[in-house]
Amino acid sequence: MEKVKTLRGFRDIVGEELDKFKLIESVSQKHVKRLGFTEIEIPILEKTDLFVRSIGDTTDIVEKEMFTFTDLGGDSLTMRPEATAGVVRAYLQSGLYVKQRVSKLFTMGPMFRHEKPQKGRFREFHQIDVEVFGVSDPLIDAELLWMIHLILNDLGVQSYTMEVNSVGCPLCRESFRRVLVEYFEERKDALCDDCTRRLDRNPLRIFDCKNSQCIDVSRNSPLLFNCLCEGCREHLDGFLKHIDAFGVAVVMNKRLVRGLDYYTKTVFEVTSDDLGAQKAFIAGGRYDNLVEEMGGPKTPGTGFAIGVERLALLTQTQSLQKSPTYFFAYLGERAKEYLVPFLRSFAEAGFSLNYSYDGRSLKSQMRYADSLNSDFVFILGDDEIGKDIVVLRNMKTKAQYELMLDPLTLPGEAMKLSGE
RNA sequence: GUGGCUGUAGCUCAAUGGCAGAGUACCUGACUGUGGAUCAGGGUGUUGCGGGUUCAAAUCCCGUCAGCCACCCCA
Repeated sequence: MEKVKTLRGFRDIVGEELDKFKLIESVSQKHVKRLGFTEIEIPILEKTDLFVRSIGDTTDIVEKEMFTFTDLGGDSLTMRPEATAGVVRAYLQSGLYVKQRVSKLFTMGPMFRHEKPQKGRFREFHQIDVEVFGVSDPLIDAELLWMIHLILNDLGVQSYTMEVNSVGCPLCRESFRRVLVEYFEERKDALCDDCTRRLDRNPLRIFDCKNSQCIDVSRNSPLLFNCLCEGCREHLDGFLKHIDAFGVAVVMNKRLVRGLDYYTKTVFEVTSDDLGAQKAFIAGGRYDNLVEEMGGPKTPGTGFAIGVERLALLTQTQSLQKSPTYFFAYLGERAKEYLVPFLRSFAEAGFSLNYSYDGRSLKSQMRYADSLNSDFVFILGDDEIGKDIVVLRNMKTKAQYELMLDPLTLPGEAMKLSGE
């Protein structure tokens, strides 16, 4: 019989790796909540139309990477490929835009994209998503970067670069697009096949190409940075000024663009060279027209997403200070009778007590206790029972103590000894 | 989606057509009831899966699944 395995790009997350995920989530949660964000959970499954409208129908995500299927009622449904669309939907549906002038929301959970898996890239992956509605001041954009800085610091992540840019508003972007297309049309022969295609669909993305010839061509191309309208220009200046005040180091990358259609003005990307090809592990930006496009009132928005799997690759597991752990080694049936009383008493005291189920030789039980990194081992056999005592061994110092064989008082007695 | 590499013991890997092996981990003993060290012993396996070629396949061929690397794209 063939074993059932996880789907391609899907996996189980277990043990230490899961601990790391939880650490990343709790550290992020701590900082985000401190800065006044409210946690929200939104459905994993939504109507396909939600993502098509928000992400853009010509983006790769929508065109070929969504897990989309028809449900029993005939509706087209999609497993969320990102969180922003759903958060905007929830914001509008719950009427938050009426109740509060500014909404700061965050959510964490799995996202799904039908891509070819690689390191740091899965079909089911996790994001921590942060969104702000109702603030047009670039101060909030800077604040978001500062928050990222705090989270990464707290996690001990050192080697990363924050790149920032502005992609302008639809107005300056459209006029720039014409200038750019004109420039590349004249040099079309030097571009790779992908870029020739991009020229029609999304010329800004030519900046992303890794082909050396294309890099040469785009090196001298006009930049949106120089074509920003007055409003976008002001916003960018303000953003950079506030970044400076927060003391966060960023790099201006005038060629930084984003793959989702909804971004306006501020965009940013946090990258690390330790990640290989998938080097961006946090990215985001402003989307001042999305809420309106989704049928709500004109409301500015800005936010970012953390790729948890990628951040986990950069996070060292920190050795947390643990309370001592105990192990109960028993020899023979009479000693085993004490196992359950020990367990109950130690659980009551909030202590960790491990034991072996098969009660083999003392040597193998000791070995097992050692492999579990137990700090103390109780040893109980007929000899001790006869004397109404139990032996407690300190595994680090090898000191042994004889304690009264009374499960109720033992946690307290053991704690006194472990304090020494 | 495109191109390339890989898949053998829990883990890291060897075996290029001829008895599936090593290191490590694990178990047992030396040590009657005391962990990490040492010594001795133990292989725990559907060679990813399915077919084909062959007297004989981990090895060659086809297919398939999965992983890795790069591209595309993205967190």
